Amino acid sequence: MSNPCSHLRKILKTSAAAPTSTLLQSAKPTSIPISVKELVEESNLEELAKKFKQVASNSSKFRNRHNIYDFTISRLALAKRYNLIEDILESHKNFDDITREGFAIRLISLYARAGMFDHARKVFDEMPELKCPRTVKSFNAVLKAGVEAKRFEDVFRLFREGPATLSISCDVLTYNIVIHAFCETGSVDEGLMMVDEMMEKGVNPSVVTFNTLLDGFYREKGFEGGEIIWSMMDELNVVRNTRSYNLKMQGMVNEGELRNAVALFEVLESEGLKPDVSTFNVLMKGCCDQGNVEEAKKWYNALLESGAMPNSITFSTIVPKFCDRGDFDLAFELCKKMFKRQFVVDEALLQLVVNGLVKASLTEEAEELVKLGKSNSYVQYDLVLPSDNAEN
DNA sequence: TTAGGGTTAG
Repeated sequence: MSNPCSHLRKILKTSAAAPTSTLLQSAKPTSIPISVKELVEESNLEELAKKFKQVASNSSKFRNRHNIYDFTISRLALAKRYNLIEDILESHKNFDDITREGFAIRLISLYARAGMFDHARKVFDEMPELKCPRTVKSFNAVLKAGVEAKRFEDVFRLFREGPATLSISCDVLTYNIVIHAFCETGSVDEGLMMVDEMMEKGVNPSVVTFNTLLDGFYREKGFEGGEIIWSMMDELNVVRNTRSYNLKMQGMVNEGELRNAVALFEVLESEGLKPDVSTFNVLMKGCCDQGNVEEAKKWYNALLESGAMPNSITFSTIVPKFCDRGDFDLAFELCKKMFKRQFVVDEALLQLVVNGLVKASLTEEAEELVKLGKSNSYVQYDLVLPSDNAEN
């Protein structure tokens, strides 16, 4: 899942560095200018929505800034304040921007991010009356919204009925989204059948098509099942990317074949592909599953050396092992990286690190984590510093 | 990356 708050630092940095980014220049002499920083730091969500609408209505430049929209809508969705999301996004139908399909797609995607499929669908349905051209792009956006909301029946119905009714031709993205929906529902064979259908219609499957199927087949049909898709990629001359390799390595690790996964890692590199954070996550998970934490640490170091940034999967894989072994300094460094990137992680795991740091007499580090947890503007972690009494 | 805006992960 994409992390909506990874943009936060950038948002704040930008607004701090550029005071001229004040977005609401006093339209009325009494109104107070509002900056992006102010929106990010507003803790009252009602106030946030009110200010957000105000800025949006006064600045078309603001309306084109994705990161603050992603951040705010995710934040309101996390707090389940769907009425405020509706309030903000519905107001956007009044701007001239709505005649651009890209803008409507943006609204659909934001509703999707909040899990509000019916609202996303309504934007799509209203596009003609909003004088907004509707093409396969917005059709794909609404299908994707359905997948995100797990409204699979709606997705399949829309896919079957939409193109004829709306005079839309499906493209490779449409098929990829629908194949993803089949895989999500466990119907991987039906997903594979879509490849025939798309080719009959003259749409070439892409590496994304096959990666989606690789994931579904390795998961639903075991390693041998996934291999059917892997071979098809050769037959159809689809060039594999790092993600294809990661999925196969995951398939191997799932079968307990870590050695094969390591061998495939070497093939990946020999093919000139660059391993990414997921590549290392798979290998670390394989090592941890086998109880070989030393080896997992080697892959963790390889990840850092590669220049890739650890993510929340890295964190949940390796931090429990660091804690088991008393490697609290390593755990501490990884926690800090999570805060820096604004990844949402398991609070209990963070607390485990805090406790461990205190026991290892790394009190300053423990205090730093507690402080970081409380000052986080997106998710606050209620971390507790174990008291000295508890130690004695 | 200060505009664009639609696809695949544990």
